[in-house]
Amino acid sequence: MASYHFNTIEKNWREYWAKHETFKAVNDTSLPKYYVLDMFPYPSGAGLHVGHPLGYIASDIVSRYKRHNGFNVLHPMGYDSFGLPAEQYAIQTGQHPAITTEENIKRYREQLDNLGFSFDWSREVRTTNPDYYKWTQWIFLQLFKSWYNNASGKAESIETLLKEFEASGNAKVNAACEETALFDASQWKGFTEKEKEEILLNYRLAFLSEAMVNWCPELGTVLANDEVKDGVSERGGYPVERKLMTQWSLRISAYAERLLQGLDTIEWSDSIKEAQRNWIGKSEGTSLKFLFSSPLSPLHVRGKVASGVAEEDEENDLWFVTGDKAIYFKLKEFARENRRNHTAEEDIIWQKVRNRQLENVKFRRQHIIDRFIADFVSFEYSLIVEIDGLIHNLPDHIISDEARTARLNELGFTVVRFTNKEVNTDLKSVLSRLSDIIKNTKTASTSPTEKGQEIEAIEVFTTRPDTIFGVSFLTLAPEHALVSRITTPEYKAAVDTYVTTSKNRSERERMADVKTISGQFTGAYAEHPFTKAPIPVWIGDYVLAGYGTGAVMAVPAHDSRDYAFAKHFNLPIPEVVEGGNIAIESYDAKEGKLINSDFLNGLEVKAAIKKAIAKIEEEGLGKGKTNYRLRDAVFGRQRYWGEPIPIYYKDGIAYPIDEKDLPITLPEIDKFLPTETGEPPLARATNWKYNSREIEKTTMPGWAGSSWYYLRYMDPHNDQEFASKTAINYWQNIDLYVGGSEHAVGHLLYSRFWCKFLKDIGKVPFEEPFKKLVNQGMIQGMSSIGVNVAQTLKPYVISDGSANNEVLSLPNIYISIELFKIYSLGMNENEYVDEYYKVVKIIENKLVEASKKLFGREKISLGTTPSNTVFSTRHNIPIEFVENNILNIERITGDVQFKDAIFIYDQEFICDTQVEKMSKSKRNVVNPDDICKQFGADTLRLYEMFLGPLQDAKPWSTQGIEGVHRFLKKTWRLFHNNVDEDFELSDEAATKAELKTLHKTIKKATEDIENFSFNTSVSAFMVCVNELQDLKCNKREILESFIILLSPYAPHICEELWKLCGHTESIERATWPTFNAEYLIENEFNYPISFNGKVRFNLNFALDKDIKEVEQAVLANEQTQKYLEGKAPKKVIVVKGRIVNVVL
RNA sequence: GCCCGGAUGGCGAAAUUGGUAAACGUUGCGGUCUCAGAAGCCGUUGUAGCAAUACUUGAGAGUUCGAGUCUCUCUUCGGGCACCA
Repeated sequence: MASYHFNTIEKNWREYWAKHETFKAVNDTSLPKYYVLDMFPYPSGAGLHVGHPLGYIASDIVSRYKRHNGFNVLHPMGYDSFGLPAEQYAIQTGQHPAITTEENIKRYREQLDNLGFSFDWSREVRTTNPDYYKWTQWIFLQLFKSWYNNASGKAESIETLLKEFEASGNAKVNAACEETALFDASQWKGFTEKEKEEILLNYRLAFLSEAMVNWCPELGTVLANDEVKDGVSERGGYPVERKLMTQWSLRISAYAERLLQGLDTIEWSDSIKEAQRNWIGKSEGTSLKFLFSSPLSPLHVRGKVASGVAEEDEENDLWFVTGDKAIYFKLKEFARENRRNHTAEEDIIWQKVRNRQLENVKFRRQHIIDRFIADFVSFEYSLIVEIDGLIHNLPDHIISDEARTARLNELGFTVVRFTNKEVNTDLKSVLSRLSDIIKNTKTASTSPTEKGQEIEAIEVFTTRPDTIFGVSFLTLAPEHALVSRITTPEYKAAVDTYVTTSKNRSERERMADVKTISGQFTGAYAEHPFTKAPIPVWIGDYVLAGYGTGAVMAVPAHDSRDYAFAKHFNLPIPEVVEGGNIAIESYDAKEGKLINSDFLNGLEVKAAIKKAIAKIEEEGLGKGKTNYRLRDAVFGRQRYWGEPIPIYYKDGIAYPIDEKDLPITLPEIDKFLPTETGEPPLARATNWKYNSREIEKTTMPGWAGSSWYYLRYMDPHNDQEFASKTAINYWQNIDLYVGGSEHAVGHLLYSRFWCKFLKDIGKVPFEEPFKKLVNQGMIQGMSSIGVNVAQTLKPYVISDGSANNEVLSLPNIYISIELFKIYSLGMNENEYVDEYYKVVKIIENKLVEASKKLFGREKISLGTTPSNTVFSTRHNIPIEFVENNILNIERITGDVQFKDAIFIYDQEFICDTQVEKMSKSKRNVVNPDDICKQFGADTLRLYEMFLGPLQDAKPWSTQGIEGVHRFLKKTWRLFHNNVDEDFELSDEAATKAELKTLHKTIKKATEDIENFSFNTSVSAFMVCVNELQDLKCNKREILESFIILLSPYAPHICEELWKLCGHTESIERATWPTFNAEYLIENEFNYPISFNGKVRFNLNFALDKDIKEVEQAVLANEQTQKYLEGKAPKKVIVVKGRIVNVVL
């Protein structure tokens, strides 16, 4: 064996490991366990690029390190193989996603194998495997069969809920659920099966509900919130709109508090924890009711009226609450006015009905009912008579008349309308029709009308109850249920228009113009809970229907959004907290003293919040409350390539498929598209064995399978359970999880949710799946950019020079970056003019040359100099044609895509560079296979670790890879003699210096792995080898230990050297060397001597020398004297083994 | 707008957690070996200066005997959240 032949060595060892199952983890063992997991990849068609292995290498190093330290290590790998790309590909090509997936997996496996990872492949998991997704479906069924009991703080079987309902209804149940009407036990028993199931759906953790969802028309499916970024789908970037649909969802919101609390117990990066906290979005505040001055309904109240304005009907001993206080007096004025300025037709009728002339019925004229002024009204008969003039035929009047009639009907009135014309021409029939109606109407009962729910208050949620005296209006979400009922007739048209427009605005539009302020007054007023002042009620789309109560109390002085709204609509901005300048902007900070705030005056914000909540609770106006931003996760996808949801329907009721019938496997279908009627692709299945029942046609989202895969690795072939209790109890949760931060709120949150649920139902013993999480940074690509100036040069080659003046169409014209700079600068700046013309000459020559080649014309006429504007587009040039920014023209023009392109350059074609995400479309992908071929997997592994801290993003560059390769060659040479390159070690005892070098490295390597500081341990290895080389060390004692340290990073070369050392077993079985501090003990130290903190020179002293003696020796030194300039030092600080500082 | 994380030679980066800034690697330059090249090997490479020496961690201030490291203000670059009341 001569020099280091990495290709052969690596191939041999990979075969050895596979044959001997070196990395197989065993389940039943007395050894301590260590579970290292990588986020399993989605096998895309593009294959792995050099960025992917970064995390795998790190986790592999840790796995190997732990094995050396006596742990039974579980380090598995698998594939997250359901997903959109394979299905999109299937739609385009007709290729079955299963086939595409299989091919991609094969390629992934080859690439992974090339890197020498110590995965236990006997435990491979694929989410698309029916043996696997059987259990994904099983977990879904458990969610369906469970509800979340807030009282016990965990999920429970739906059976416990049924028992409770049967015993005492739902009044005492404290569940995470949809709002459900109260019922008692007897009512429950009286419900039909369908009614019962519908109620249960409100409680189930997997439930069907009608909800606003993110609908992506391009992908033909709904998406979860975390799959939508900036209003477009995360996969593909297609627009997403809001749509009301009936959908399967998972009640993750039930776990909001536990998901939040759990974050404090796990070792994750601050940024990911913060992202999750943000996503969960806990906020503590209070609910608060804004009462309406008078209940809008019931209208008729017998006896005394608690609030509002009432008029007495003496004769019948009735009190009539006839209007809202806020507008009552205004209306009363109008009414008086109307009576004075009555129309002729109104007067004709009045003269016929006054004083009980007609059927002995008492009519009132121009009377206020609710928010309207009725022409004539009889309370006894709940009858309203309206005489409509011509104006009522105008379109907007028709609308408001309808609304008015509807509202009055709702209040129990019969509304009769006559036109002026009818009154004038046929009074007789008008009066007789009126008589008939009266005869056919029963006298109004004196009990309150049943119709319409009582609107007493608008409830808001606020985190700033201290600013209650700064409220100047309320804003409701346009979708708020009360909007239509509180809107006054005169605002109805405007409110309707506003509601419709905001509904039609897509999510994206709403996001795109956050700045635009819009809203509409409803005409309604609520009452301030303390001052009783009327507060106008607005609607505005800055208020979200889905959060809190969908209504806010607007405090413009102390909330920037309310401020903007108030400014825009010119609403008052009362200041209640000192400290800001509300003339310029709102003062949102939770600091300062309360002013203009009655009982809160003078308090600090924090104290004021407490006091305000206390007062609100005391008066029964509201309650301290916690809100979460986290929404339930939409779970159904209208797609083919996912796990079928194990549900069937009978009479419109969803039932779970029997667990023993799982898995529900995917059917074969003809096309991977929705049906003509818009049903999901599964509806195309003609001979699916489940077709006998009406089975659910949507499938699960991509994150379903990945939410629990880590459990399956523990016991991957179990067909009785998703994993045996023994296996789960042994492996427990993951000790180290490595993956990208892009899954911060998706996968990582869902997995935690499922884990907590599985714990609740007694299937796993732990609350958190991933104890420690390390996010590897992205390895970015270095793109080579060519400047395409075809547009600019168009005027140059304008014709072919022939008589016909045929215009030639130009191919892509790329120009070298430096020529481009001169060219574009020179056009506008005189100092570059000479160079500019040189470049123009080069361009002309190139173009002529290219024309000859492309068009076969000897002569072409060149147009005039291009205009001052440089049109250029930047194109990514495939990096395989570029080396050190220099484009290989010969090779690129040999490529079919570029064969006609014109390249303009002087000596060499220099590309511009840009760091961006590595991707196929950017043509900047570096394939690890190529690096392996050139330098070997060990070099690649070591180099990726050496690039920088694991967590940091860094651009890929091959600069430096040779240094790492050189290091491995040096290591190899340590074991071989210089003369004939034969393996040769000495069995002599190691010297002190050699031992010091080794143990320094043991210490560093051990600490660095524990701290995930892989880059620094690589440099420690380099230092070690450099030192050993200087010491000409070839001692077995030293070198054998060293290669154990190195082996997690560069396993192949170390295995080979280990074997050459005479070992018959894999180095993987060797014990990690023990660090012995004795070898590092020094007896003297070269003290840096500093003056006022600046180091000037060094002095050597024994380490056991007394501090005082050191001080004296330093002061006695002649160099010290120079810096002292004859003065006495103020102070001398001696830190043993560190530094001496003389203060002047 | 809010929240996190950065900023150190030509480049990737390191710094025992407050104690000699720039380890390790790369690049460049010089040398050696060689018919020549590759591969090795040796020297050198923060800035200014012939030098002794002085200065230097985005900017400014502060704490300290001593600050890349702690505190405050600002500049700037990443990342996350984004009408969440």
